Amino acid sequence: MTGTEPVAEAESGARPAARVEGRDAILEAAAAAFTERGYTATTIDDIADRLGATKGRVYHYYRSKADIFLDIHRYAMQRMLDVVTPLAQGGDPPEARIAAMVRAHAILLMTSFPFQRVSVQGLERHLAGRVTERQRAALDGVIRMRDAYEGLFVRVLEEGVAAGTFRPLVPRRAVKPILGSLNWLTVWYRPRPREEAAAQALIADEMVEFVVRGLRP
Amino acid sequence: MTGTEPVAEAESGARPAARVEGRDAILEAAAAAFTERGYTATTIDDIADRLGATKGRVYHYYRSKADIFLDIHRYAMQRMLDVVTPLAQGGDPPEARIAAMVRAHAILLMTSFPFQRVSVQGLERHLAGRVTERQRAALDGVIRMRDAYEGLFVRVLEEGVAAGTFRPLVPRRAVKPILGSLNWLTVWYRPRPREEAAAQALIADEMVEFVVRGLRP
DNA sequence: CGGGCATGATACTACCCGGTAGGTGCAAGA
DNA sequence: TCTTGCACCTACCGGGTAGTATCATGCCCG
Repeated sequence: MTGTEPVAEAESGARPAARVEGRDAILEAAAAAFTERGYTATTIDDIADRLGATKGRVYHYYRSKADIFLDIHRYAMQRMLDVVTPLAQGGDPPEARIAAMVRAHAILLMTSFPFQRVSVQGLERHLAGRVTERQRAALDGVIRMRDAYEGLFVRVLEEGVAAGTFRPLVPRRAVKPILGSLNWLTVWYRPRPREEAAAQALIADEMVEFVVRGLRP
Repeated sequence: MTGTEPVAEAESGARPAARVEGRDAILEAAAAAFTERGYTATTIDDIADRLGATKGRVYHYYRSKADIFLDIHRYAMQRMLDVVTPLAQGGDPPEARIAAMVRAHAILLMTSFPFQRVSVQGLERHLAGRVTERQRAALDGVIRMRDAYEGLFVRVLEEGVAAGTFRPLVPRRAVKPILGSLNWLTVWYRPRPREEAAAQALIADEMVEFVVRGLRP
C-alpha cells in the first residue's frame, strides 16, 4: 500500500474508529493470504498470523472477513482508476493512449500483485447471497468502479474506431480480450525478489505490442 | 459431458467400482456448483442437492471432494487436448492453424462452460498441501496436461516465427496473452438458454481476429 | 499522576461441513 | 421364494472456524 489515497472512510467496511495504518496492515496481510489460499480457505487466524498477531487485532479493525475482502477490492480498483484515468483522458491519439493504459495496467498488476490478484479473481461468487445490506452497498460500489474502469478503455476504442486508427471493431466486445490478456498475468506471473523493474517493463512492453497490433486495421 | 472419452479409469479419483454414468452426473453437478460458489465454499450437500440426492450418493462415487475437483480438471483438459491437438498438427500454414486452435478453444470454453470455468480458475491454490499421495499424482497429471496444451500453441508460434509469418516474438511469452484473452471468457461470458451457436461463433471470430493480428509482423 | 481510550490478547461458543458407519430397498439370478 | 449385491440414504461425529465477550496494557492529556 504505497502512494494511494485511502478510500472514502464512509464507504469502507472498516470499523469507524480504526486508524488507517492499522487497517492497511490488515489489508496487506489479508491480500497475501487470499492470494495464496483463496477467500474461503483463508481463516482469520491466517491473516492474524501473518501480522504476528491474533484474531483480536483483526476484529478490532474489521467487523468481518467479507468486509476485509471488499476493502481489498476497493483499494485495488481505486489504484487502477487513479493511475489509468489520466492516461485515458490525455490529448494524445487513441493508439498512444491505449498503449499507455495497457502498460500502466500491466505494471500495476505486477507491482501490487496480491491486491490485484485478489481483485481479478473476482468477488461476486464468493459473497453470493451471504451479505448484509451494508456489504451489498460496498459490493455494488466495487462493481460500479469496475464498470467505470472498463469504460475508460471502451471510450478510447470508440474514438480510435471513429478516427480510423483502429479497425472497425465493437468496443464493448473488443475490450474483453484486451483486459483478458492483461489480467491473465495474475495467473501465470509470480513476483520475484530481484530483477523486478526491468523484467516487468519487458513483459508490459510485450503486452502493449500484442494489444495494439490486435487493434490496427 | 457429451462426446468425450472418459478418462483412463486407473487415474480417476472415482471409486473403482463406480459406474461411469453415475460418476458423470456427479461431475456435472459439481462443476456447476463450483462455478457458482467456488471450490471451498461448495459443500458436498450442495452437489447432492443439485442431483436431488444426498451426500450418500456423492460418496458412493467419489472418495472425497478433492477427487471430484481433480476429475473435473482432468475432463476439461482432456477435452481441450482432444479437440485442439489435431488442429495444431495439421499441414496448414501456422497462421491458419493458430486461427483454428483459437476458434476451437473459444467455442469449447463456451459449450462446456462449467467444466472449463472450473478448470481455468485454477487448482493448485485450493489443494495446496492438503492432498494425499494418490491425489498428488492426479494433480501432477493435470498440470502435465496443461503444460502439454500450452506447448501445442508454443510450437505453432515457433514455426510461424521461423517462417516469418509472425513477428519475432518469444513463443513462451507470447502464448500467455493469447490464452489470457481466450480464458478471460470464463469471467465475463454467461451461457444463455437460446441463441447459442450464432452468438458463440461471433465471439470466437472476434477472438481469432484479435489474436491473429496481434501476431503478424 | 490518574483517568480514559485506543489497541490488542485470551478464551470462549455455536455452528457448519467433510467424512463415516451402517442400514434399506430393489433388481436379477438360482 | 430366497439370496446376493449394488445403489443409495440416514444419522452421526469430530474438527475447524467465524465471531464475541471480556480482560490487560500502555499512551496521551488534563
